[in-house]
Amino acid sequence: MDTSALKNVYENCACYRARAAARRLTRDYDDALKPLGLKITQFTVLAVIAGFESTSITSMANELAMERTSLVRTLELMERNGWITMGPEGFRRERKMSLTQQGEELLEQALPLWQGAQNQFEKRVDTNVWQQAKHWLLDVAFK
Amino acid sequence: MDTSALKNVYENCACYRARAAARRLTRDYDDALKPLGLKITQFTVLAVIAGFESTSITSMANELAMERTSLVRTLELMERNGWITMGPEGFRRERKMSLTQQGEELLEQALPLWQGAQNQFEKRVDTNVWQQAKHWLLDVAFK
DNA sequence: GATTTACTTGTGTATATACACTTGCTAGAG
DNA sequence: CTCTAGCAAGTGTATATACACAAGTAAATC
Repeated sequence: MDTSALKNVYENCACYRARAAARRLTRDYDDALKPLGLKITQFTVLAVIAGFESTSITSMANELAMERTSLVRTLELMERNGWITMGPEGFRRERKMSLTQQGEELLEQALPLWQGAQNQFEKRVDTNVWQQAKHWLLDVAFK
Repeated sequence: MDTSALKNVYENCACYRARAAARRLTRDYDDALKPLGLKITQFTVLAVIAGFESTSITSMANELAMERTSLVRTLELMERNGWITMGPEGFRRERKMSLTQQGEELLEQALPLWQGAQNQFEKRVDTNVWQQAKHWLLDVAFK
């Protein structure tokens, strides 16, 4: 087996590196939100529903760079928890999502916890590099 | 609800951005490896077992910035598929992993497919920024 | 008006991730 | 020798992700 090729994988694989970083950050942010029984994935969806007019699951999935069916499972879970309501099927089966009262309160409580995790992160990395990396990650996800 | 705070989440959350990028890359790399019935996660583990002397699951998990128990599940799967063997418990229950003949052949076949996905990726992003981001992602994952 | 096309959502299945908890092994303290 | 501390691995459970497939709805085309 060509060990230099293996080293190349370990040192350069963009997917592995991005996954490793995402795993680490997910643990950190999940930990910060734990007092609320909320995970960062769910928090993100909550924030997007609150901040953007959702027209359909598909458009929200595109907004979040998520696979549509993955988002469906998360929405199911959030509806079960009483945080969101999913409207009836409309034009071409489209469904609109909105927060419940409970969901709004949860989001209010979660925002400072998220900010805490974000501050921790920003303290940990170089500011200039992060500003660059931020745009780069967006390109990688969407372009 | 304060919409500027929500916009802040959407535009700046490091965790969300890293996850979105990782999801996208995972889809790309998984797609490239699909002819072999291999996923990028498994490929990475395969390459690490082949390229580094593994002393234990725990040390390999650290090497990969994975949660130990997550790695356990992947190793189980790979053993079931006949790609690796897990040695008996040794010093303090440590187990050493190694590739089977089938695992080595699979890895050989997978390397060019991985390289294809990696080339596609490198064509898609700015080279200089990627060189910087590469180190940054490593820091984020391990530091 | 039937067919096609394009868009939307839902389901079955499999893998990935990780916390909480349990169990096993080794060495050192008493 | 017993107890304890520390390291290693395994299990139960829940969520996250995504492909393959099925099925509903609306508009365009024939």
